[in-house]
Amino acid sequence: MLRSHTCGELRLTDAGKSVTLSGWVQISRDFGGLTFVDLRDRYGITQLAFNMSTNAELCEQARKLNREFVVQVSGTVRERENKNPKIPTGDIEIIVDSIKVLNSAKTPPFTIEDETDGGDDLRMKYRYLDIRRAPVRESLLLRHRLAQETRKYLSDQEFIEVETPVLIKSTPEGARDFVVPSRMNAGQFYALPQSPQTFKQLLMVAGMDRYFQIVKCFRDEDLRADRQPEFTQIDCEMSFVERADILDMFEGLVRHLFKTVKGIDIGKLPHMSYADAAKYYGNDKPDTRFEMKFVELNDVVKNKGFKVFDDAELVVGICAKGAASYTRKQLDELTEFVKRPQLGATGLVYARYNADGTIKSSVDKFYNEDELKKWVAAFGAEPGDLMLILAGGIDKTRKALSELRLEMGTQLGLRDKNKFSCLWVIDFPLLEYNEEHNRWFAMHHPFTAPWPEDIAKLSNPAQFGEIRANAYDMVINGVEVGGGSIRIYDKALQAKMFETLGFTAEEAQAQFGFLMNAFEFGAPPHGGIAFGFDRLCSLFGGAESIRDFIAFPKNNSGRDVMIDSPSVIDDKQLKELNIKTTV
RNA sequence: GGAUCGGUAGUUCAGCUGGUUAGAAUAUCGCCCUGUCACGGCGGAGGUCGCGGGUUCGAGUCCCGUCCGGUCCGCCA
Repeated sequence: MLRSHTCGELRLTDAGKSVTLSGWVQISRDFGGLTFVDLRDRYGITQLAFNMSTNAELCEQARKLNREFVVQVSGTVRERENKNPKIPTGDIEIIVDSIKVLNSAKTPPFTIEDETDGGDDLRMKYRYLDIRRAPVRESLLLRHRLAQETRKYLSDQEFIEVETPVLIKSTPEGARDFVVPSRMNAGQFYALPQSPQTFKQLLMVAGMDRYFQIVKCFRDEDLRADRQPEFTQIDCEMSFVERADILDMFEGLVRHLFKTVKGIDIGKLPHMSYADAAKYYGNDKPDTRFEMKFVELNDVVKNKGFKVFDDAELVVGICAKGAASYTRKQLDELTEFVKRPQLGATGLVYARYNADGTIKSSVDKFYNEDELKKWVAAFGAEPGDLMLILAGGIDKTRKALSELRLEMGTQLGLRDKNKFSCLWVIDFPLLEYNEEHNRWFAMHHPFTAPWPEDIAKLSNPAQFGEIRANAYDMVINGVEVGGGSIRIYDKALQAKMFETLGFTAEEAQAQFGFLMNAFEFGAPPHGGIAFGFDRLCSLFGGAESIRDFIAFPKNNSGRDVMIDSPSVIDDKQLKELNIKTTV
């Protein structure tokens, strides 16, 4: 070993020891006759001291060390004259006897410090330098701990980690597939899995009973701060279970993770139906760290001569506690916020319930004090509160108000990243209609079981929208961290499902015959869940973006700016693969 | 596919309704400094204002196009 200790472990009790350390030069502080060098590795920072009057030659050597040089030093641990309480090794320093430069370094393009001066683009290009920074290193360490605790919990619960193939088959449902050409099978392509869904079901048919995998999944869709083209799931499946068993098992997992990694007890998770989530939060992944629930006002506000409300399918609002002091300017900004093209609201009606008990609304022309009192009653508002109301079509209005609610939550400081509010959202619709494609799509995926009492509705297209799925999402702080369902395990029902989704029997057989055939050989009742592991990590780490929890992430355009991929390939390679490009 | 914000020194940014030699901080280099840990002091170097076109006596600034990046909508079973 080129070291006897790491740069993070020496303490006052080690004083007097002869040690050898290796690491990177963080910074040096040169006083002419006295020079300090901070030596850094993964474990911490240790100060090296050089004194011109003790060893002039060595001190001159130390003065030539630049940032990020890799050096090995030997010396003696000594109690510091001036201690630094900010770092764990701050009580000691190393009186160096010898320095060996293991490698020199160019000046890095950004500072290797907690608060770097580098922009995202540059940090990604030099990701290996970025990872030297403590915040990124800590994020990757957090990910490691979560992965280890996940394996520990699931393994203790008799789950077996099984690897499934990465080169699989493209299917028409769901996200766009990444495809891989097959050289040995000219003109044919593998697809990378969007998830190991069918394989884990086949493992249940195979009698594995409890399966999990921390596994890469791939979706060729446009990206966001919390979406990467390749991402990691904690993928799980279990046999001989009902929904309650799955919810228990996996809120147990998340409880274990919070307990062991963050020392937090999240308690028992409440359940909320999809219908309630839509009605009270306008969102299938409600942020329940704060209330501010939707209040529907159709009965209260209609037929008073205000055309906007009278013509609206839905009039719905929220009550922002203590926000009556919002200025006209702030209210105008909120109006602009909901009128953004992405939200598309036509306007925002507000009513201030002032501290003195008076009510001032933006529609006083249509609603007198008595009418506004009814609003106050509907909202349960108290003096000092601000009522914000949107009107229009149901879906669009709920969506816009949901965004407004989150914005108000942020502005009022109700979205503390150190507070965690977890819940299950259950009873999703099985199917949703797609106007563009003119057909029904599975909201979760085509293998999701409907509620038994809703199965009959599969025979009547007029009732397709009413069918409830035996599906569930785990939501934490407004983030969908996981989702799953009880699966169909009957061939006839699965065939019926494909038929409902517009597949001919032949198409269904060609695409998913392997699964339906398997169901003929004794498939057990089963169900499962998959957690978005990257999102879980970012949530635990209190970050918005998942990128710092991935060692080598891709940018918004799906590019890796460090290795510069994707890239064009050689004509010879293309020819071998029987591929011609058109660009 | 669409909306929106940005691109100026190695880096992060400022640069007003167009007007003399494009600034700051930090990093970097040199000199000084024996207890710093955001060390300090003095001095220096560092710019094709993303790219192309246009308007103008004059463009970092205005217009058009384009490329790159961020955020969002669509999309993501």
